[in-house]
Amino acid sequence: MAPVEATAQRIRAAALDLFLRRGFDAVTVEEVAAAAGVSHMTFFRYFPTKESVVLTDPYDPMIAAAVAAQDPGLAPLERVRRGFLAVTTQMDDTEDAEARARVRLVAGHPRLRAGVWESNQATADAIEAALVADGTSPFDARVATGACLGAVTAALLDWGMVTDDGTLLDRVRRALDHLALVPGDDGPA
Amino acid sequence: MAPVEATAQRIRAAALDLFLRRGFDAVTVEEVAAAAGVSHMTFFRYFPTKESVVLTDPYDPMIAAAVAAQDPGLAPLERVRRGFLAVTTQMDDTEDAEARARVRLVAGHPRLRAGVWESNQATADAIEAALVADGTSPFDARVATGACLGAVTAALLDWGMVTDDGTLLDRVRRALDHLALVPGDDGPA
DNA sequence: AGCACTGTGTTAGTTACTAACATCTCGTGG
DNA sequence: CCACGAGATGTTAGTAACTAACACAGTGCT
Repeated sequence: MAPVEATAQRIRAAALDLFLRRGFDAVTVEEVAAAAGVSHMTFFRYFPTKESVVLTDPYDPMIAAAVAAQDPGLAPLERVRRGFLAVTTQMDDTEDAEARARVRLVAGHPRLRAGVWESNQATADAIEAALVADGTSPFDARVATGACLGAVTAALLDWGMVTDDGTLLDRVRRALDHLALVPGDDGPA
Repeated sequence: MAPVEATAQRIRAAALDLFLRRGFDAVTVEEVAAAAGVSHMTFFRYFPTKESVVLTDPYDPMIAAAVAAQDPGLAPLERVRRGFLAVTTQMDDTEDAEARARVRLVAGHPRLRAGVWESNQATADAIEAALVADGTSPFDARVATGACLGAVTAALLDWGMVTDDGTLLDRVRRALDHLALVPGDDGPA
């Protein structure tokens, strides 16, 4: 692992640990930095904001690509829906406890919840661009994207708030099924 | 007008004016307070955060009530959709330039955009409660709400980013139409 | 060895936001 | 007419997130 990755990982681990034990607001950036053995300036070099330590997911480009790969003849909403589904299906099943802990942290904090949407923006923009490139109007693209992202994000946050043991992937699939014109039809196998 | 309302209104007007002219980040709370003829403490007594001056809409309770009033026999997504539609239809047509200016301000600023979702949370919670009260599972309620709110919010933000002259209400209707099982069917007239 | 580059620390800000307490205004009862 | 109490506002002093400027150390290349 490159040294820069290692440092980022150390900071992230220290931050999550402290946030989970004492709450997001009760922990200062200074403390996180100290726990990771760096100064607060180093913290901000790796993460632009305190929130961003928690709000980081690497799925944005994958989803946009998957949407672009769907049949352009489908309705925009259906294309986006199947794009999400495609990515979800090929996720590795290591739905580790850490992911859930992170989601739980986010779900329980209004400002972090809002931050999810801020970080979703990049994903949304990419998906919209993919749709528009195939002739969908910007408006329709944004609405279809907003609906799917809204449904999936709601499902994720719900996953972080309840105590049952359903898997993340199952929840996303169930969420997207609500948006299908023909429920249960996920396109060609 | 009660004096407290008058002060809040003065602060809001001063803030919007400054934000629109110089950008949200380039204006300090202190400046807004000065422009409104109060101290920064008074500002924070009326608005909990700098963002909240911009992000205030009074439609939350109306929407939840409208959702609750829809036929419980319908699918959750359809109930939420028609609830939104009902409120939208009875909005007064004074889609003043100020509303659009505000939306434009929000649409152009990542943190404000995120703040929209934070303020949407109250609406979402109320809608979900209305659905759950009629027997919908919490998960389905959250997903349906997230999808509709996602679509409508996307439509609003889009309205704030383009330059054409469509009305706000028309946009919301078009957005919700994307989520209809039978496009164009908005339920009983 | 000398040099650049990269990662990091130090310091000193700015700004959003909070708490504690002082003051002011205004309507009411004496 | 004056005292009083309550609500609205101001002052002051603080905390914490974030930024800019610059100094310093280790590592690789020549």
